[in-house]
Amino acid sequence: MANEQALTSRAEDFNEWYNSLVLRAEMADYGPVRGTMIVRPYGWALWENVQQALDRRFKETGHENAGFPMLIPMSFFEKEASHVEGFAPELAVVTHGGGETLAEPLAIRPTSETIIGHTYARWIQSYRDLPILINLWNSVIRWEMRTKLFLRTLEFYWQEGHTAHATSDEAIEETRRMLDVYADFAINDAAIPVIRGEKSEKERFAGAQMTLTIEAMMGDGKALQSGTSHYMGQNFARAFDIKFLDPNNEQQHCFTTSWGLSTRFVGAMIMTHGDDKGLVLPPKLAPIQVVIVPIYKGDAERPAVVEAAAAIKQELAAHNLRVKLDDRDNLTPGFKFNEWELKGVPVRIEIGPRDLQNGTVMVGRRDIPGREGKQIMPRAGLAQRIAELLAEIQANLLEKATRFRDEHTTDVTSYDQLKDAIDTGFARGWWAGDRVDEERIQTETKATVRCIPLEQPGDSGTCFYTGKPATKVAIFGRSY
RNA sequence: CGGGGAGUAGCGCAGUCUGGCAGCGCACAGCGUUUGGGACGCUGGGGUCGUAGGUUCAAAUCCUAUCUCCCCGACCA
Repeated sequence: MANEQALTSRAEDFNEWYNSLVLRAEMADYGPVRGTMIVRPYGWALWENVQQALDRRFKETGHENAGFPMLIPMSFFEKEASHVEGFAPELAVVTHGGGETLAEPLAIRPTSETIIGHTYARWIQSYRDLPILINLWNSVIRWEMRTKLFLRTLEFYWQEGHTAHATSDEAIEETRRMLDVYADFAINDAAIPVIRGEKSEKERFAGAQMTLTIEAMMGDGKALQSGTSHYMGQNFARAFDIKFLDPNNEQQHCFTTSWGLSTRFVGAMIMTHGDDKGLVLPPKLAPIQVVIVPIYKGDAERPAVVEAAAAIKQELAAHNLRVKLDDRDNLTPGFKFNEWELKGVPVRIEIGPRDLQNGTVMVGRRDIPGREGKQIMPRAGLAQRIAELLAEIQANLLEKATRFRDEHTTDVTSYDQLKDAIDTGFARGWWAGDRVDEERIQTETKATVRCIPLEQPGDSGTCFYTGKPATKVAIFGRSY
């Protein structure tokens, strides 16, 4: 095997591993403008499966999709003080249209809270109009300094949900519900064991009163915020005058929420499950779940083998499996094995003359790379067995990722312990610090409060940093 | 946006210091032999050397500007 064809190992250089993998697995490519990304068909197919899995859940929880303009009057951003402060530096602005200088510059949406606020104010009069539960599938632009394919690009694709409610309880409930939707999706479909938690004041969304997050650990021990759900209180309702008449005929401001999950999540899947041979995609979301590689010597053997392979493809497809038959004749089987492993296809079926005779196939599983993951299966009842194997792989990925995260999470009772812990993963400890303490820790260690987990021990302890009595445990880590 | 590195065929690179025919490996095309873990032989195609200026008889090579990528820092889904 030529070294040139092997990926840089994760241990050697995780960054280099990620960058070259994204390109070589044909997930994405660079656009001509700094920081922009072209999502290639294979990457987009994965994103489409993410979209479907989420969209189904959004509909089940009563939401509708809509489309809102990408261009937003600049003045909208000045209406909510902390929002403008948060987003002004990273706005892309259109100053010309139709060859003329525009009277008012137009921002390209970095997120749609403002235009949603403007619109909801017009749509809502009565408590009978509430709640409004809308989701947008779109892309947004944020002029980031430092970019990385999928994780942080100037333009990224996502969904943003925007809801308005009559009461704060209802809005908070919605914020939690959608966080749970994300967590359910991440854990059960993407096999990423996320921690549900609340962001500290410092990490909170610009304009939010509460930001909830699903936080995941990547294969290098760093944290990735993989989805967020914000409770805005009445901040945006006041800024945009979103009011309704309550049953007592009194004007009230709405309570709003927003929640989003982006193509960053594709990066999360790559960095959670990927290994030194390439991508390892969770079966439930993999664009191709099963690839069939026919094996034959010469033109004499080929027709029978390919015919059998095609029959297997039909059989699996009939069981709603996403199957690809790799019948390219100019490549050796070994090359194809490596290529489909690079691309993270969960299951590979090899079929050759020997199998034809024996009524069997050779089945390889991506979560156990190389020959160790291979087993012989009978042709009879193959679809059922493959479906079971996919489920087993799905479960195994979650189990492996969970074990990895837990093994790389350290309970700390002192600042020194935290400094050690964050070199390899998360530090978890009692926390009673404030924003200033957090900033100091960040400056000294590059670690931040990833979240205050929603699930807490319940008792109390002593803050590892300030020594004060603490009622909450926080997760610290370096992050993407 | 500051500091560092890089840009030469689709990919990986040599050539740049010391200016003088644009090369190598892989990939690609044709033919033949191959095919159960990255096949081999022969023949062949492919380049405004990131881009734009400048210096020079002559620029991949020297000078200036600019764009993109990577790493480190300040900002973030």
